[in-house]
Amino acid sequence: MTTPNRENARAASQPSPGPDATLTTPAQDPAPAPKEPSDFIRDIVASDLESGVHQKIVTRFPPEPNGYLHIGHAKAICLNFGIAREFKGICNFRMDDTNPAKEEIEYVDAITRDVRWLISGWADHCLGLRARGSHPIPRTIGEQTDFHLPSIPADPANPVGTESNAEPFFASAYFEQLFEYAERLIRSGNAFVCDLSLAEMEEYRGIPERPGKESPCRGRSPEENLDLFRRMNQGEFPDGSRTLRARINMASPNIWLRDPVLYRIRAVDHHQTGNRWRVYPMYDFAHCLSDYIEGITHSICTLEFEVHRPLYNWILEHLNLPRPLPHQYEFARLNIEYTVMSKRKLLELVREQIVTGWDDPRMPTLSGLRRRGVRPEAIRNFAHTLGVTKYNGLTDLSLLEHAIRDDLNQFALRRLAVLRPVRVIIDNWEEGQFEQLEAVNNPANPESGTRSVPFGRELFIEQEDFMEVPPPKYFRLRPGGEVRLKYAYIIKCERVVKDTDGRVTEIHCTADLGSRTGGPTASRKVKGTIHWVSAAHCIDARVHLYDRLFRVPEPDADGDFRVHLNPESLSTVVAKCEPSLKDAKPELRYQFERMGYFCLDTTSTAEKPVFNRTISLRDTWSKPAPK
RNA sequence: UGCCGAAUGGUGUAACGGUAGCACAGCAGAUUCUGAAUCUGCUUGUCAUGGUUCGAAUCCAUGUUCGGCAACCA
Repeated sequence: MTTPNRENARAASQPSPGPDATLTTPAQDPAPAPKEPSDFIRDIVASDLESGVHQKIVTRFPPEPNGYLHIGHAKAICLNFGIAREFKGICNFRMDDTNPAKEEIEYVDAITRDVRWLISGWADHCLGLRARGSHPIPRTIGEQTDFHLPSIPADPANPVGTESNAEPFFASAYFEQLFEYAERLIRSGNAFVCDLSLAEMEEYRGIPERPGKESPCRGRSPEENLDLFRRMNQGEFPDGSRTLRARINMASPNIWLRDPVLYRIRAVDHHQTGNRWRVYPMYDFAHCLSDYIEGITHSICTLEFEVHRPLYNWILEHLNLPRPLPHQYEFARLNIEYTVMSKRKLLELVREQIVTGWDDPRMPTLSGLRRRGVRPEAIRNFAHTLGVTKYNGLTDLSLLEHAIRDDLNQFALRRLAVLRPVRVIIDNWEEGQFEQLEAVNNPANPESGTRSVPFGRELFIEQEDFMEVPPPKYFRLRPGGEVRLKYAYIIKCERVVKDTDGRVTEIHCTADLGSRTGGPTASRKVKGTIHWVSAAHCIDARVHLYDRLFRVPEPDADGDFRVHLNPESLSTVVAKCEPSLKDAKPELRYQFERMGYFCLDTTSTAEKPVFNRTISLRDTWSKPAPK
């Protein structure tokens, strides 16, 4: 039924197909990754390769440009690009832009940015792009014209695809071919123009338990259908007045086979095709054929499309297509606790200004996670631990958090910063005398070196690191107690000064002057070590502390998800930071010791630094009185 | 109550007729100039009932529960 060899001949004649283009079975990786994932989809791909059903795997990631990509999309990206990577194939990046009423060019750009960011340094070489402005190449096979648009070879000079000669695929680039395929369906009596209104259509469709009713237009001749369809596209009929429908089976138990709509009239311009079209194809019609045109072998989507698969196949099978047909496989979408994962709801959060934008660091969007300081590696590792199944569950937030911490811990530069400062005065330290102390940048990675931090008589420490009446097993500073200042001295609290409200304003201490690293009493055991900054040297920085956006694990389980918003999802403090932080770089990550991982926010300036807390450190010390 | 699909510890998953394992979370301990990281140990699971088999998470039957499908959205 399929003719894969035709594909071979064509591909082999392409100019410089790149090093991977030897169309034999994929070469064994000389250094196989420690543990490549395995799942039911990869098993199918592997067996298709082994049996020779396919010589080269082509997957695709086809977002609709009607919103920003989120962590759920990341799962799909990692799956599709991961398969391409592991099996030496290609993953086409395609805009599924068949509904101009909901789609915008802003989203096209944002999605492109996010995909490139996520796969950068990992699957750039598998990114399938089209030659800029290219359209399917018509070719006569047998008695009819076939349409095919292969991806262009990756540019080694610019592995992410050169701006000048490559761009994403667009379903809208196939509108011409899709229209012709629709006409073929009409000519073969498999599609008809229907005059039913929206309400009538709903009534005729019936309910799942009962068969539907056939449209009175179902018997129109191909000639009349063809004429009407063309006039639909010429703007002769108002929006929504007619549709093109597949002629399948109104009694099917599968709703999607009850003469589904293939085309609808929309008198709106499209962000890619302008005013060229007045009819636009529906998802089911456009998607399978876009896959076919691009030569997709494995079309992987989420579970809710499972019931569409018979339609996907029906359309392809009724067009008598000469090349191998793509096949659809479904996996479970990602759900994570304490957030929402639908573009509609995320759009509401943006539109209603509940968040500052799609890239608000509290959003589960890729741009939000990126702005928050999460690296693509962490997201990929997270996706890897998720695996791929057909089970629809709710993933623990801690799985994501662990991936983020695990990634950041390896190379984040350690710094001292006090988020909620209280003043400490070392009474036995001379005023105006300062000292430079050496501090390591990353204990896990000696190559990251050291920097020096200034020490003086007046310091700031964290308010929560001092308690007048501490609970049991509190090993920070207390009246009469000792604590080590990280990289510096052991200090003892002698007395506190309070304001009229009883709040501690100054903690007077004495330092054990021999307890500095290398000093005679340096090895004295003190239970706690806390961070600090020199009051005379520290710089102020605005710091955004983020918490989960919702208070409940499933905010959209029922009713309005807005009632579950966490009013404390963002708090801002002015932190006292060690002076080296004035040279913080946006591409670097920092660990403010004992406080968490931080990065520069996009709004940060040299004069007014702004940090985002990506995530706090794991905290196994259960506080007696949680804030 | 039509059709499609799924059920393995709290969570995400592995085991493909042959010892139910891994990661996260949790708990305990070691270590620690980060209550982090690291290291050690531990708790917790095959939806149910039958059947096939020397042997079942896996195969079969019945049932239960959960998810999806009735846009001119994707």
